[in-house]
This record gives sequence, C-alpha cells and structure tokens, in this order.
Amino acid sequence: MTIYDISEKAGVSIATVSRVLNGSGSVSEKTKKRVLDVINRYEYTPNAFARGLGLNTMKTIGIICADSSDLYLAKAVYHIEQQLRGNGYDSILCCTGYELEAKAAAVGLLITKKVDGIILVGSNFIYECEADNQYVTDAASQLPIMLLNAALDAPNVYSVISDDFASIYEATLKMISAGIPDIVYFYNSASYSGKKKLAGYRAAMEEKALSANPLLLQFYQGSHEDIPAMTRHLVGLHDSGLKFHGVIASDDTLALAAVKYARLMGYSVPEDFSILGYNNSMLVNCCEPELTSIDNRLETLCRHLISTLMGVLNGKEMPKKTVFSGEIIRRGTTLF
Amino acid sequence: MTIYDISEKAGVSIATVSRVLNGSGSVSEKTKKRVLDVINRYEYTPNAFARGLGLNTMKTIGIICADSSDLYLAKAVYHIEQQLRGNGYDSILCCTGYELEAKAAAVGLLITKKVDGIILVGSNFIYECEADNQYVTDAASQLPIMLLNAALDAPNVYSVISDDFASIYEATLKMISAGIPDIVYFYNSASYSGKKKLAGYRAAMEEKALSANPLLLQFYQGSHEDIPAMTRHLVGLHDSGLKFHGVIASDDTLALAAVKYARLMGYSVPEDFSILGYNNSMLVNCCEPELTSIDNRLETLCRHLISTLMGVLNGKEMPKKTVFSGEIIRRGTTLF
DNA sequence: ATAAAAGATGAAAGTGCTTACACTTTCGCA
DNA sequence: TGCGAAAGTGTAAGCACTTTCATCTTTTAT
Repeated sequence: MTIYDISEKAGVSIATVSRVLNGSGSVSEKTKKRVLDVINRYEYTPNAFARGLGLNTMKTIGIICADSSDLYLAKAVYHIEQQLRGNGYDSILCCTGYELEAKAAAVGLLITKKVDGIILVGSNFIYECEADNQYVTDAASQLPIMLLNAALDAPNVYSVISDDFASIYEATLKMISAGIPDIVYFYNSASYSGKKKLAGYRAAMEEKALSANPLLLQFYQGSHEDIPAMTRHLVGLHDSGLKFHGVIASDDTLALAAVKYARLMGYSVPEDFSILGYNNSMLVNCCEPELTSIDNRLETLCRHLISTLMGVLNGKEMPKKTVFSGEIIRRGTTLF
Repeated sequence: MTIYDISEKAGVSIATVSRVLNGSGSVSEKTKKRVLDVINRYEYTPNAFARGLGLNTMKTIGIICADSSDLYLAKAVYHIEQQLRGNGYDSILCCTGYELEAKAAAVGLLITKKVDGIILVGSNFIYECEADNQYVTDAASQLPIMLLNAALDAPNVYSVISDDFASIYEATLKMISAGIPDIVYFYNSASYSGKKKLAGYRAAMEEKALSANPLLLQFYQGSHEDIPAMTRHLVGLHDSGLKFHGVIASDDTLALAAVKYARLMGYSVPEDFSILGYNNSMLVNCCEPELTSIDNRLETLCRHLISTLMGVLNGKEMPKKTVFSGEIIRRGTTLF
C-alpha cells in the first residue's frame, strides 16, 4: 500500500495525499476527509524510508553512553528517551563502554545512520584531553551535539551540566562546620565531573586552612559491582594509619562502602562519622542509616538538554552552556 | 556526495559502486580497488535513507521496556544492545511505563519506523490477560517479535525465559531443609514471572506439607524507590502477629527490605533468619551480610534471544521458546 | 581453435515519498 | 460584475540508492 494506491482510491493526486498526511499546503475540508477515510480504511502508514529520503530526517536522535546499566547513566538515558518521545523523536541507543575510540566510532555510526543530533551522556573518562575532543568538534559540523555533564566550547555543541564544584564545595563547608575532623574525599576517576568535585572539596578545605586528602580508588571504573572491594580498600588505608571521620564520596556507591567501613570500625554514624553520597540514587535507601546524598537534578538537566536540542533543530539560537546547581538531600549519615 | 559522484570520479557506473559497497554481484579486483580508493578519498558514506528505501531495512531493532532505569531492565537493555551491535544492528529504545496501551502504541510506532524486529522486555504486568496479547499477535504478522521473560505461543513470536518456577522451587526446598521455620514469599506483582515464582514456592511448601504464605506488597510497582516503606510493611505485619524466619523474595529490592526488617527485629542472619533475593543485582552487595540471590543468567538469555532473532531474520527455522535455569549465588543471608 | 560457461559491467527501472511550480477555481471587494 | 488574491490541486522533478537484465569480455573445457 503506497501513496499512489491511496491517491487512486481517493481520486486525488499523490501530492494531495501527501499534503493531508503532513498537514502542509492547503487542502479543502471535503477532500481531506475523503483522503483520510481511505487512509483509515486501508490502515495506510507512509513508508518511513521514503519519507526520510524526501525530508532528509527520520526524527531520530542518537544517545551515546558508556553503560546504560549503570545506575546514573540508566536514569539519564531514561529521562532523555522520555523527553525525546514527548517531542516526537525516537532515540537510537549506543552503549560504548568507557573507551574513547568506541565513542568516536559510535558517533560516526550515528552520523551514517542520519540521526538529527547526538547526545553524549558524560561524567566519564572522556573530555579530559583537549586533543581527544576532536571527534566531537568534527561531528558538530554535521549535526548538533549535546553534552550532558560534560562541557566543550565549540560551534554547534551544547552543554548542560550540574554544578558539581559548588555542590561539593558547599557540602564540604557544611561538614567542616559540623565539627567533623579529618574529612576525606573518596573518588574514583578524574572525569570531568570528578575533577570539579575534587576542586570543590579542595577549595573548601583550603578556605578553612585544612589539608585536603583525596582518596583515589584506582581500580574502580564506573562499574558498581565491587562495594566489598571498596570497603576493603578503606580498611587497608585505616590499617596503614590513616584515620578520618568524614567522607565526601564522588558517588553513592563509594559512599555505601564508606558506610560499611564505618560500621566495621565501630564508628557511630552520623555522630562521630559523617558520610555524604552523590547522585541521590536508589542506593541511599540501601544502608543503615540511610544516606545523605547530593541530588544533581538529573531530570531537570535532561529536560533542559532536550528543549535546547529541539530549539537548535528548529533553527533557534540557544544557550551554549547551562549549569544547574544541586542540593543536599539530608538523611541519616550526616548531621546537616 | 552521492553514489553518482563516486561513480563518475572512479570512471564506473553507479551499479558497480553499489556492488563494491555491498559486496554483492561480482567486481574485478582492479576496479574494486579503484572505487574503494575514491570512496576513501572523499570519505563517502551511502545515504542510509536511500539505502533503506532500496533494501527495505535499515538494520534496526526496536526494544520496548517499561522503564530502562529499573535495575533489571536496564541490564537487559544493555545486553540486548550489545548483542545487537555485535550483529550489525542498531536499536531504538522505547520506554513505555507499565501500561499495556503504551506498549501497544510503541509497537505500532516501531512498525511505522520500519524496524526489522521488536523485542519486548517483559517480567512486568503485561501478558496476564490473553485478550491483551492481541497486539503482539497482530504485530507478529508484520515482523518477528521477541519476548524476554514472557511467553506467548503465536506465529512469528519467540520467547526466551528463565525458569523462575524451578529456581524458586529448588530454593524453597533448600531453605526448608536448612530448618528455617515459617518461610514466606514476599512479592509485588502477579506478572508472568511473578506467577511462576509464586507457583514454585507453593509447590515446594506443599510438597513438604507446609502452609504457603505469600505476602503481596500491593503498592510496589516495579520501582525500587521505597525500601523503607517495604520494611515498614513487614514490620506492620509483624506487629499484627505474623512471625516468620525465612523470606523468599521476588527480587533483590524486596529482599533488602527483609534484611532491614530482620535487623530491626534483632534476628541474627542467617542463623535464625534466612533471606533469598532474586536477580543477583548490584543490590546484593549493599547490605550486611551480603545477599544470597538467584541469578537468572540474564546475559545468557539476551545472547540467546538475539541469536534467535538473527536466525529468524535470516529465514532460518528457530526454536519458538527457550527456557534457561537459574542458579543460587550463595552469600551471607542463607545457610545454603 | 572454439563453443560454452563464467565473470564483469552498465543502462534503466524501480523504491515511496516531498515539494516547487503551474494551473484552476473560489472568494472578497470595489 | 469584474479582477486580483488566495485557496485548492496536479504534474513532474527530485531524493540516493538497489537490482534486474542485457551486453560484453574472459576463462575453461574440449
């Protein structure tokens, strides 16, 4: 069943059928109804490929993320997908792992597939080295590139990010004010957001003339399988003489390890040991006491990201970079 | 840059270019190299829409799931996406929520988009009422439908499922043998897999002449936000006189609530209180002691699902239904 | 050496839609 | 009552590929 069949049965030209299909041009009510009747009777739907050929778009956006089964990334993908669908777009998902080359390859693949735009879901190991951003810049010459939780100043690339620096900075100050001694920052990677978090922690500690102590967990690569190993890591540090009573974690998984650690050490939380998570994920409910965590308002970020993208696709001028501040969701592991 | 440009620059016809592009027909080594050189020099990639029009496929599979941010579904989506990519297919993701109508609508949308097949990721509230399966059967007349963790006997629909009945049946028997009294089954929905789990529990209890006690958590709808509420629910039951020392949970989230409950009640786990989770998700590491859980080998299921789909797409005869057995991963919340 | 089979190539006809352009009809207003 | 504008409709030219079929060139077998 093609547009020709419909036009024939309705006694009009294919142009007219196309017009009623797209609501373009002008068609009299009478013929519109006649065509619509035929379309409904035969349950005709236009061929998406042909339409794509003609319009040079299939209303599809590519989403690239390292691992859609990661707690945080999964949420991001979910919200993005919802927003896109609400705007009449579909999404092609590409899970690339954390290798930069794989991301670049995925971008190429999506361009070949003729998507209308690409969303890179960040907060990973990407965007560290300026040179490596080349593939993003290149791609941006063909279609708009949206960066979630990553930033890059280049034509046709738009960033929306959470203000991780400010969130951690504020939180650290609060923990210091609460009188917790020896606050450490427990993190796993020097990702874009990881760097900003670290900087926030450092700034707060320095402001109060305290020595910063960032604890880097080397082996942990964004996967969350290994809370026991993380806990052992902390215990190991403890055994080698490092003592601390406050943990600012770069994500909830690490914070959970800290909770376990505190229990093992016999500290009482939050009285003599405070723990702050990040992401406000479902993990906050998975420990005793429940985890205080920073919510970076992912849904808001995604909503903004998509509305920006829609604007760009409609040829509007849009802000190149938007920053949203997070908030501390207080639960049982902190005094603030 | 089109195929015409390439053909011109290479001094051949477009048919020949098309042949080297697709490896179809036969082309002499010499001209093949010449064409390839031109293609590389100009970084030409064929237009996906035109190709789609000609081939009537764009090598894309639709994935429908209720909520890609759900722990289990996210993993499923991830594995499916990986497998598809490995086979040269892309995936369009549709998150529909748990409403049946939304699923049906998504199926229609994907068909309109001309995907080559649709994967319905199940274990939800779907497939309960025979009548409601109509949309699946209808869709199957147009393209192959793959069901993960759901089953339906109809032409052109293929199911791969985990043997939830057997897993729970075996586990319940083991818990009974371990001497745990008053074993309850803690679950949240009468989904396809939920029903089979319940049946497995019932069968084991009856076999040992024990009275089954399924605890249905009404408000919980597949979201995992509310572990505290689940815990309160158990405490409420306790306060109204219900005592038990073994929990078979229909997923890890519920099991986690049971762990919290056991701690609140002062039971020592696993000596006088046993808890068995389901899915072997990351949550197993999030409690003390760590959770024994049933692994239903999701990756294997997905792998098999995709290889079946690939077979179907290549016109091969494929098994309509495959069942995989799960296994108990023993950790700290059970004696077995 | 030669017929037949196999291999290489191109012309042209799809594939199903959009849309610019031209044409006809209708309408409002002078 | 006529005329210009606006509305309605059709023709035909894309859009960028695949593929059949016919033609020509090699190879192979006899």
